Amino acid sequence: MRWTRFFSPTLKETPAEAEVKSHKLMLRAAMMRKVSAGVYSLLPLGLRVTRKVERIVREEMDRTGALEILMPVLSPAELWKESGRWAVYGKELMRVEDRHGRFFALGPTHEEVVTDIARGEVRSYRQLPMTLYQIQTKFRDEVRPRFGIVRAREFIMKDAYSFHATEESLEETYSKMYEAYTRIFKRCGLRFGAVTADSGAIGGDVTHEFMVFAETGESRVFACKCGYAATEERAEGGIEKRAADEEPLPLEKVSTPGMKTVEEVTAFLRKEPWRLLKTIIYNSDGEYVAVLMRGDREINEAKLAKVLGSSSLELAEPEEILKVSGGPLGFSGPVGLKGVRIIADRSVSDMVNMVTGANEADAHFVNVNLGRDFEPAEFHDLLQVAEGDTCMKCGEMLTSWRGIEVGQIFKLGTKYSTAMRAHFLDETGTERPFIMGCYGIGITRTVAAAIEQNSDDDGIFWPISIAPFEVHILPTNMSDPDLVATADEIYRGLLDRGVEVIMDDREERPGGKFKDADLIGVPIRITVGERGMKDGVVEIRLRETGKTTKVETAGAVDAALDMVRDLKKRYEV
RNA sequence: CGGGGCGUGGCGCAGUCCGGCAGCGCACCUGCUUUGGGAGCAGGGGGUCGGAGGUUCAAAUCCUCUCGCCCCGACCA
Repeated sequence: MRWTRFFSPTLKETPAEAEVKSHKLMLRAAMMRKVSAGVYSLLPLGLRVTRKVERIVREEMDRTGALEILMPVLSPAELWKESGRWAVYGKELMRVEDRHGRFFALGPTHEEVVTDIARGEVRSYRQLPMTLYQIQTKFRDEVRPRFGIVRAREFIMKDAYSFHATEESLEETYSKMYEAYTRIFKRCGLRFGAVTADSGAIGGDVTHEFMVFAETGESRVFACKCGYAATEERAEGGIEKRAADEEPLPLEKVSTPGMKTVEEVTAFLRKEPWRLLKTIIYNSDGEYVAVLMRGDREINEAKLAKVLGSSSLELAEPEEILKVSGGPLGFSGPVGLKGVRIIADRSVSDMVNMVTGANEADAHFVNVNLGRDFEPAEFHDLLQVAEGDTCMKCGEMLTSWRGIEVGQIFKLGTKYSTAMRAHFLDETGTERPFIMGCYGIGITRTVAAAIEQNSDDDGIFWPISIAPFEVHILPTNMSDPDLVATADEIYRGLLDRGVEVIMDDREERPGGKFKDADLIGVPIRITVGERGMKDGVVEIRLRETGKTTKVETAGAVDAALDMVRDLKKRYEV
């Protein structure tokens, strides 16, 4: 490709709207342009990279035996009503109405449609297992799109769905997908981790997220040396026990005028924050729940929502707290609290001589003890894990890192097949719902994640496996006919050998061309310049390391070809 | 949805408080010089100042409404 025949309007300055590295660079390197908030056009450079990622994904999916299909973006409301998600999915589901007043969803994911296919066409256990996948544009009406293509309203995703007769079969495919995902992200040159995660609204139970390490990532992961890794929502950890062996002292009500927060109360009473038992009142789908947590720790609302099975979980308003507990905000406590479900974090069982609110203004209890003074209905793990908590598997300290979620694999079970009556006949002739799995990869997000990891102040340095071009030829002076002829010769030589090459044949000064070359990040650059021409050499430079070698002009094609092969080997699995 | 901010040529911005010729840098076009890390000189094109309404002799600037975009939070397969 000759630059002058290409379309890559690079930007010298960063558009004001971009905040994170990948977003800035995708705009500057002319990979994409914004059409609307969270909606982007891919320009030639961006599309070339996207296609490379897609190709790797296709190869690896095909390797697992999955079959590619293409489902429509438009899916009828009826299917979504059958699964129940027309109501549950909420505003994130883009809905459209046709001229007859019929409603459709713009697919954010395709469990409904694929389950509809299976129930119509698959009758026997002999046809199972079966995995179908597609690479397609998805729509999610995100509350707040951000970070460019990382959280967009329209994006490209690979989604796969597997159907099974038995749990064992699902387990087998799940592992195959785990393997395939690992291969895919390795081949894309990403540094990543697979972590156990919360399943969220898609349903199902066991799930792993594939997270690319990135400081700008939206997700936090807690991990241990022993291999344990889980998302913030899901992570479990052990916390230091406090005062478990103290003798219980007599309950006492004390005056705490205006002291509402943990810090205020404990400082006023000269107690440690962990002595305090926080009582937080939540509104879960219209029902009030009092949640008890040690004063120095936070409640993990994702865990709480899961325990409660809530679809909507909010902190109660001050008026609601007054109604439920009899006391104002900041003075709630479990002692004497009636008519409300009380659930406690499991760490509460170790607490002795606690401080709690007295459910009246300006008063707290001290020396509150479990069993004697109150009894929660149930204990659950509701702890928001923090660095330094201990691993539940090995007891070592947990550390955390941030990441971008690029893929997720779920075991769905029979959630959709039961709701949509998608059945097959087993060996005994009994009708049973399909056992399902589902497996997604954000293709465009993977592109952005690759940039987050493979870029510096000057621009991107692509892993060659997903680079828009493999070699970038840079003639420094287009008005020097000998130099142009040499560059041309190398260009044609590489094309003949099947190398993807771009030549910057613009009448630009060298400085500008070097800047653009660094920006778009083609891994190998060949500089054909007057300096080298005198000695009959050209320079070959690796974008990532800046390592430069001079080679005889005649041997440039072969040298570059060797480097392409070497680089490619790095991303083979 | 709550809070904050911004819409002026393709991009980055000044001008808005205090109404009075729409400007700057980059990019673009033409010519000449220049050619190894974002060149110089000369000439040139391009903006109904997000939109609508209002106040005024006069509105980018003041008022009202509205649309869009960005950031923080809440939310999130």
